[in-house]
Amino acid sequence: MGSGKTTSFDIAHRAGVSQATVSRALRDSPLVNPETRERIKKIARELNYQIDRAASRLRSQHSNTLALLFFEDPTSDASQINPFFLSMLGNITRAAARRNYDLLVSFQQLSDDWHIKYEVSNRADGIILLGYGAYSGFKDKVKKLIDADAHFVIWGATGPHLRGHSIGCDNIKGAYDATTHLLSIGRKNIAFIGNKTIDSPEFKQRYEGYCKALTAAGLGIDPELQVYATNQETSGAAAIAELVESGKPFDAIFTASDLIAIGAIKRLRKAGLQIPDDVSVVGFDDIPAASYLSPSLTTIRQDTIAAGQQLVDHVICMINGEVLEPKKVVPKLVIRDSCGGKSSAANQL
Amino acid sequence: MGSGKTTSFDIAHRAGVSQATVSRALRDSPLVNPETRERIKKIARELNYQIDRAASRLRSQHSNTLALLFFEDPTSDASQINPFFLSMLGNITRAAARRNYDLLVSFQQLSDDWHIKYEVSNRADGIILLGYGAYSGFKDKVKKLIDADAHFVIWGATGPHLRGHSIGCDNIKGAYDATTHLLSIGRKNIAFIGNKTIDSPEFKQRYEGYCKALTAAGLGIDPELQVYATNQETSGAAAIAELVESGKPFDAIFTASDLIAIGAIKRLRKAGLQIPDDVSVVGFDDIPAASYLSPSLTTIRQDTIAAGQQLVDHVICMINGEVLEPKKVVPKLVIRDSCGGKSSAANQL
DNA sequence: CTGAAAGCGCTTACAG
DNA sequence: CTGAAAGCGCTTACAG
Repeated sequence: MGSGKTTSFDIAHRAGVSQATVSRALRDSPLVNPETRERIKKIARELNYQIDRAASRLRSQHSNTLALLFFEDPTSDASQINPFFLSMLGNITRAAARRNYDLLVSFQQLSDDWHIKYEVSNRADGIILLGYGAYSGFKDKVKKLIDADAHFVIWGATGPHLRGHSIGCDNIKGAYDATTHLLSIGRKNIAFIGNKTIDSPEFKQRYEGYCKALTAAGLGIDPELQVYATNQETSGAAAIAELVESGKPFDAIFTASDLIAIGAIKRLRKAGLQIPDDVSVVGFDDIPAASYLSPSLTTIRQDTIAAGQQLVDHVICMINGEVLEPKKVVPKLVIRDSCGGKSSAANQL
Repeated sequence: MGSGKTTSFDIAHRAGVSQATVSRALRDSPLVNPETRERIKKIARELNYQIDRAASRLRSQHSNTLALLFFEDPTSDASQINPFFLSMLGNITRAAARRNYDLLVSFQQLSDDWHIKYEVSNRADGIILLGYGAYSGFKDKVKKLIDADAHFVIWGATGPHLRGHSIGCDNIKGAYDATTHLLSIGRKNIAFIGNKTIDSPEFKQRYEGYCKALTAAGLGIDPELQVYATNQETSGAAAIAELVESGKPFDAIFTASDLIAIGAIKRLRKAGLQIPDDVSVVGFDDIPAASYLSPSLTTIRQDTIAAGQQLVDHVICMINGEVLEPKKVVPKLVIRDSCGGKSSAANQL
C-alpha cells in the first residue's frame, strides 16, 4: 500500500500473484484460475480498487465510451431542447450502460470535425448523432465522418451516403397510420403541416406517408392543404394562421411533430375553432406534453426505448467491426382526445 | 507519417523540435516561444492531430471530465425523466463545455459508491448530482462521497452535512412570491399540494415559503388545506381528488411542482371546477409543458441556465482546491393564465 | 494457468 | 525558452 492510490500492483502483492494476473482476473479472463480470480476480486473490493480507466484506455486504445452529439437548428432557443430528444437521451444512456459503455454528451458542436475531436482524441470509440432538421447545416460534418471511416450512427436522416449509418423510425408508416385514422373518423380535408424539403428528411417521409394514405383512400393530394412549418411551436401557430387566412376549408390536420401540433392547437383555438369538433389534430413523436394538453393529443409514438437500444447496439457493432443492417423502429398510433370520433374520451386520468 | 496514428513525436519531427516542446505548445504554455508555438500548432492542424486524452489523463491524473448523475424515485417510470432536469442537463453540458470539460451522463446508479466508480477510476474529476425527492434513498451514497472527500455538488438538497456541496434555488422566496401572487388577486383559501417531509427538501422549503406568505398576510395556516403529493402528475391528481372529497372550500392551489400542477388541473376540471374562475393554480419549475397547457400555467421559473453554470463552476472550484460559498439561484414568478386576476390573458401566442 | 517485460502517448520535474 | 528522461497504470503478446 504505502502512499498514493491503490494500483493493480498493490492487489497483486496482497494476493501473492503477478500484476498481469490481477489485470486478467478483474477483466474476467478465462485464463485465470477461478479461485485465484475470486481471491483477487475480493481483495480489490476490500481496497476500494478500481481499474484506472486512463491507463486502460491508453494501453488498449479503446475508451469504452460513446459520444452523443445533439445538433439543433441554430435559430432555436439555446435553452430549449426538443423534448423528444431528451427522451431519447435517457434511453441511450441506459442502453449504453447495459453494454458497459460510458456516455459523453454534448449539445454544442464547437468542433467542425467530430471524428478528430472524439475518436482521434481517444475520447470516444463511436458517435451517436441526434437532431431534427437543419440537415443541410451539418451534412459537411457527416461527410467528414464518412470519409474518415468513423464509427457513427445518425438518427432519422436518410440518403445513400448514409447507408448503414442511419437508424430511424418508419416515418412513412407512422404518417400513413395517422392520416388513415383521420380518414377513418370521417375527416375529408386533412392538412399537412410540416417541412417537405430534404432539409428535414424525417418530415419529408411523414409527408410521403400522408400522401400514401390519401391516395390509398382514393383522395387527391391538395397543395393548398400543405403548409410549411419547422419543428417549433411558433412555426406551427404561424402555419395555422396562414391556413385559416387562405380560406381553404379543412377539418383535420396532421402535423409533422407534436411541437408543431401544440402551436397549431393554440392558434386554431384563437381562430375560434373547436378541437376536435371542428378540427381533428394528430401529431408525431408523443412527447410528454402530448398527454398533458387539453384536449390530450392523438399522436404517433416513436418508441424511444427501442430507438436508444438500436442506436447504441449499432454503433457498438461498428466499433467491433461487425456489419449489421439497421432495423427501423416501429411507430405506434396513440389515440387520445384531439381527434374525436369513436375513440374519443379514452385515456382520461 | 509512417504507420499508426499521429503522435506528438510526429509533430515534433516535422517541426524540428522536441516532443516536450510540442506538448507545451499545444497546451499554450508560456514557456514556448510564440513563433515556435504557432508553427507547431499549424503542423498539428495539418496532420489532424489531437492530443490523446487517455495518455494525457494517465500522465496528469486529471480527466477533465465531469460526471452528471441523475437519481430518481425508483417507483417512477424509467423512461420518463422529469422535464425540469432535462432542461438542467442541457445547460450543464453547455456550462461544462465552456470550461473545457467533457460531461459523462448516467441515469442509472448501478454503483453504490460513486466516488469509487467515477473519481477513483479516473473517469471524472468531479460529480454533479441531480434529483428530486427520494432523498432518503440515496443519502448513504452522499455520505460516502463526503467521507471520501469527493468533489461533488448536489442540486437542491439541504442539511448541515452538505455544507458547501449543495446548490439550489431560493425555494422559500419562490414559494413566497407564488403565494403572495395568489393573495394579491384576492384568493383566500390557498391549498398547498406537495411533500413537506425531509424526503423532499426542496418541497419542504416551498411549503415554508407558502406559510411565510400566509403569515405575512395575517392569515392562518390551515392543515386541512395541505395535501401530500410526490413529484408526479398522477400524484397531483390524487391529491386534488382527496381535497375535493374533503369538502374543504378552496379557491387556489399552490403546487410544489409543475408536474403536480398538471395532474391537479386535470382532476380539478374533472370535478367540474373552472380554472382560473373557480380555482387559481400556481406551479413551480416552469417546465416546457407549463406554457403549452391551456390555460397556460402561472409558475415559478427556476433559472436553469444560471443553475447549470453554478453547478459546473462550483464543482470545478472544488477540483481546483478552491473554496467557494454556493450562491442561491433566484426564482422568478411567470404569470400566465391559470390564476386569473389582473394579469390574466397575457402571454398569449 | 501464470509471470516478466514491453509499451500505449502523453506531462512534467530537472537541467541547461 | 528548450530538451532528455522518467513514469503515469494499465493490457497483452510472448514464453513457459
